Amino acid sequence: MRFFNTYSREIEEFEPRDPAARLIRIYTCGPTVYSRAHIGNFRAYIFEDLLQRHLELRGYKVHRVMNITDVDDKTIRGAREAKVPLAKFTQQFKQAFFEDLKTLRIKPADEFPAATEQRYIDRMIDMIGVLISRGLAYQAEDKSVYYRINKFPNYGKLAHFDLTQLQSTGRVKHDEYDKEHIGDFALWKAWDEEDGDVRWDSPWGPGRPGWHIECSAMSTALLGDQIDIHCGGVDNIFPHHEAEIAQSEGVTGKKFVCCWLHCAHLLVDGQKMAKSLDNFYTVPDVLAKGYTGRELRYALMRVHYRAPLNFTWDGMNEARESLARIDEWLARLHEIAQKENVQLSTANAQRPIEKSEFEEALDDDLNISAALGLLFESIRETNRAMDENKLDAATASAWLDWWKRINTVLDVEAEAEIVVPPEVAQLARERENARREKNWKRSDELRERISVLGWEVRDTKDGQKLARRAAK
RNA sequence: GGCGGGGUAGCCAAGUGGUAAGGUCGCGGUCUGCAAAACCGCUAUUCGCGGGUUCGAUUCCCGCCCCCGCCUCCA
Repeated sequence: MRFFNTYSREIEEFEPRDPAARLIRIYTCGPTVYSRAHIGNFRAYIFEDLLQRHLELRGYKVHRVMNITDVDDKTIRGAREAKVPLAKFTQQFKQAFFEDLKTLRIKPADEFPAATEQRYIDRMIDMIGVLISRGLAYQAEDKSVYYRINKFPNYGKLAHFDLTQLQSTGRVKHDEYDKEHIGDFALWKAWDEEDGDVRWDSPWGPGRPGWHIECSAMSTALLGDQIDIHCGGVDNIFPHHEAEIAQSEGVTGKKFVCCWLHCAHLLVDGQKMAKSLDNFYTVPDVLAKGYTGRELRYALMRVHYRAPLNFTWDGMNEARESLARIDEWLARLHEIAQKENVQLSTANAQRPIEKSEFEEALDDDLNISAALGLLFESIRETNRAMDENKLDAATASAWLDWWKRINTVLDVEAEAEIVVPPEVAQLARERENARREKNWKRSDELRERISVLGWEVRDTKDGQKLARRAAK
């Protein structure tokens, strides 16, 4: 298995730290719950889901942690503006986040630690204390505690940044006069009036943790000093992940992460989808357009994680049509598999793959496009065999088993068959009668009425078949 | 300016030192009363541009152009 490690900027052979246990520890940066996450955020989570599921398919056990940032500038501002306590303000977005995960069929992490949990606050304070004692951090005049990046030689190595070249983009206000170096980042932010009652006591006075330290505290608390894989979006490389390395290694003295994986952005009209650009869609926005969670899942998953993905409604339609092709294929296979059929001649060429090309494609830095290509090639091959009546029940079952296996990774199968509404069933019965009388005009009329109700009727040699069709 | 990612058919997108998977869309055909689904066929003499290496490059090297992102709290 090979992954592109951001740290080395190379494709590397992946080896778990603990090969015997076949356990892989993964830390993934989660949402800041100040508003509903947008689908660009979920692209990252779907990439991580794909990663986890593939590792599991390959027989590894995955222990994955995803943090929830429920205290920072934005959440505090949001709570203040809404005039509700911070915890109440963030609760609604936590809940929305979990709903969206479910809609997109993203496997929940094993743990979702929140930054405001006392045990993590305590741990953050402990870590900051160690960093200060080692000269890696200092309290400035503004009472905040900062990381002294010049004392950590590897700082900048992940992002490949030369610290002397750092430029301010003006995006964030600096209290430059208080810091020794413009690149020093806050570990502990001293309380000020804007924070209201959001405050914790610390040896450095009241305040709240900086953003980066929470991930160091949670990852080491839940996964140990060293973890196998750490993921996030490319925008997290600097400064967030750089800071995490400095903090975690500054405390433990051990190499923090073996493999860093970062996914590219979701774009809209060629630009990064972002709250600040106001060009984002949420999961409910997409559902409101008539698409399903699995369609969005597929649309966000089908492009390699390191390539930018432009979100379009054409892309959503393509996802829909591709899934419909899979659905049709599965329905045909099920039908044949259930027949107690006599031996049909199934040529060897149509035998299901013991071959594991699908998994092997994913082994190669999660090459999902190649994997899906293999799936669709298999679909065409088996459809052809079925058209020629050359696929027997045993072979169909074997193909279904194969699908079942790869679908543990994809998880894009349609929801269980939806019951045909009585209204539609009634129209279908009428149409059947009309067809018996060869009353084509009436038959077509009924087909149209059924279509308006969101169902498609097909005439096969075994009679009418009804399939649910999403509106185009 | 520094550091990354990307540039392959209308759109999306794999890939290899030997002449381009797959999806979607469109067109033609088989099937059908007509459709739908499925299948068959067609759709990039060409892989951002210009050089170089090579018998041969989209793939390796050099230079350049374009798009997107990061450069101190954005997945």
